[in-house]
Amino acid sequence: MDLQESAENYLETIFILRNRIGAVRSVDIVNELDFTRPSVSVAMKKLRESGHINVDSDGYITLTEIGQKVAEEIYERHSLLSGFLIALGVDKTTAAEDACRIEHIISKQSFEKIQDFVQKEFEKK
Amino acid sequence: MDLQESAENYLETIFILRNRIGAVRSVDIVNELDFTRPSVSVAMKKLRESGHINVDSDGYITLTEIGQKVAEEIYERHSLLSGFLIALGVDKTTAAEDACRIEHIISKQSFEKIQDFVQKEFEKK
DNA sequence: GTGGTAAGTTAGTGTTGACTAACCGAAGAT
DNA sequence: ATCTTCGGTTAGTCAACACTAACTTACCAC
Repeated sequence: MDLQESAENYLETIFILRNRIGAVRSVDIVNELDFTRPSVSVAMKKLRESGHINVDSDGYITLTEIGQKVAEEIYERHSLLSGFLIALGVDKTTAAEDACRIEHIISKQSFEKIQDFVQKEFEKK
Repeated sequence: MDLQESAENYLETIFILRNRIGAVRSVDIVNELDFTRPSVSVAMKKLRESGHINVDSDGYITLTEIGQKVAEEIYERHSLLSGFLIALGVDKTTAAEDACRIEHIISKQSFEKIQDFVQKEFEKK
């Protein structure tokens, strides 16, 4: 069973926030994604129950091993896709937005082919 | 108000089917998309009410001017995106599937930049 | 005309994933 | 000590979009 698109997105956001600000609470995700506290709260409950995150008694969120793996995978896709779009001349904001949507729906195969392509382009230069 | 992703998809399918088989009925869309008759029926009702299609007394579906415009736009995106992916080495089926998802969510800007890129690549050869 | 099949419709259901309203506990400020 | 604010939770709602069940109509065969 594949992970839901929204779940992937939450995990990625937790990953990004941890790298940016260190410790991550629900409210940080609320601010980052512009969702409401209840929405994030419910989502965190599901991620807890599915074993993707741990939440300590102070509300601090950490990724489990599985959660970390998913988050990194999505983040890698995000970086590659937005980098690719930026290289084509798309502005940073739009590239990030588009990458954020595409990263969840693109097939492994297409992702890898884009990866190959980007690598080749870099080597060329 | 932007058109729903599913609506875009239905319009594109009608466009494709008309080019392939001439006249299009609900059941043709059912077969093409592997949805159920009720699902398509309800979707067609909405597209009728929103002025994107006309349905004659025999159940034959045609695109209105607006519907045609949307359908062509999406189809153009689809062609470009799947062509691009295929050029990168993605197999036809996967490329079509991915294009079908990406075409609805990508920004105008990114689409245009990919278009520029593809054009440049063609010129090169 | 009775029966079968094809095509469309209506009504109701389930899932995903957001929302608001309202409540609770902890921590600071006065 | 009370009051506010912050962060989190629960419960209920809503929209999109598919589904099944069941009805209708028309047409074809015999």
